[in-house]
Amino acid sequence: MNDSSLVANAAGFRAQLIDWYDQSARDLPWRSQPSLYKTVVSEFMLQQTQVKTVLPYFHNWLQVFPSFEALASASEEAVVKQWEGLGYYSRARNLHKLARIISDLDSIPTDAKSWLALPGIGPYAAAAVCSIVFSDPSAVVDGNVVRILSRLVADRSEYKTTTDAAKTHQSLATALLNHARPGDHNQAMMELGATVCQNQKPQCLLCPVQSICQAKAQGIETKIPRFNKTKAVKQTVERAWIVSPKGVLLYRIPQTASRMKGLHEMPSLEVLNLKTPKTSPLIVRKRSITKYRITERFHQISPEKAFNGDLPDHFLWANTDSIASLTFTGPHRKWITELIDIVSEKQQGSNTHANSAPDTKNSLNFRGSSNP
DNA sequence: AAGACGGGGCG
DNA sequence: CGCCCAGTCTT
Repeated sequence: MNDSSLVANAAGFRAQLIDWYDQSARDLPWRSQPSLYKTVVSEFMLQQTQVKTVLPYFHNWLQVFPSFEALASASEEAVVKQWEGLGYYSRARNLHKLARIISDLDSIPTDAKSWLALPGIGPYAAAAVCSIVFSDPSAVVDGNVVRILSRLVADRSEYKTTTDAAKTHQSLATALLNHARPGDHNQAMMELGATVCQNQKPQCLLCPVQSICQAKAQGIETKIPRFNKTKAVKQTVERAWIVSPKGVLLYRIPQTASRMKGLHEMPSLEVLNLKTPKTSPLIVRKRSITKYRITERFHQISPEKAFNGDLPDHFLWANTDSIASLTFTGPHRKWITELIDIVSEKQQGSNTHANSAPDTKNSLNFRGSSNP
């Protein structure tokens, strides 16, 4: 890869970039009155998650956990609950661990190498936090920076993952770093990638370094960087909508599970040991989990079919009160609302024919019947 | 080195 | 419906 001319002109690159950033930086909440805590929280939330998605979560988080100490004092359950819907829940657990470590520390390390040892802190986050908060001269290489650097030098290599590409470009990023303002330089790189040097439709006319971009010169900017694409895997999950006078039947993912431990969802027919009904499902919904494209079909099932005797471990009946306090996987909280509406509408119709089935909404509103 | 890990937004 | 997004941890 020929990056020698870019490195030779590093001073010019830094100046163009930082001038553009001073002019164009978005007004983001973690940038106003910055602190170590706000920076760390934002960096955790922004991993694999877009700014627009993070914004409301960041705001609410600061209200509930305004400091490392407040976060350290909270239970893990409360922390995960506050993270509900953001995904990658290990981020929340690691942020919680980090808060407890930081709170106990006599002096907080200020260099990326030391931060690398902390939970949830990888090469990217260590450089980001330490450069932004402590002016540590560490260059970040995230997906944005990979895209910018790949294009600047017209790197046609095909990469397996962003991590692989990041390793390749780390030395160039380091060579370009602005040591007078490392934090702003790093944020400027990511800002440029997010708002100008975009993946699909790069806004080259707005780019402060368009004149030195080799990919642009060759007209191949949209073809770089190259990643070998992983194909999606399709799955179907059959689930049960079971309502009794005690509420709706939910499943709590065991602590022994590899992912989403302790989170709640509507039980699959598989964990209930039930066969898929011939009748059509109440609703069918789709979601994506990393490479998986999952179709979830919700079947209405009478409570007698679920269990003969006592409720086994990991199952619970939830009414509208307890549902509010539980943490759900993905969109299951939203889907419960949809199912309640659909089933209650059906019963409205059948109730006009003078037969009286138990009403779903009344069952779920039953106070005092709660989970074991 | 490869796989796993969530969810929402967008064209 | 396919692709994208301020990565890290585990195996």
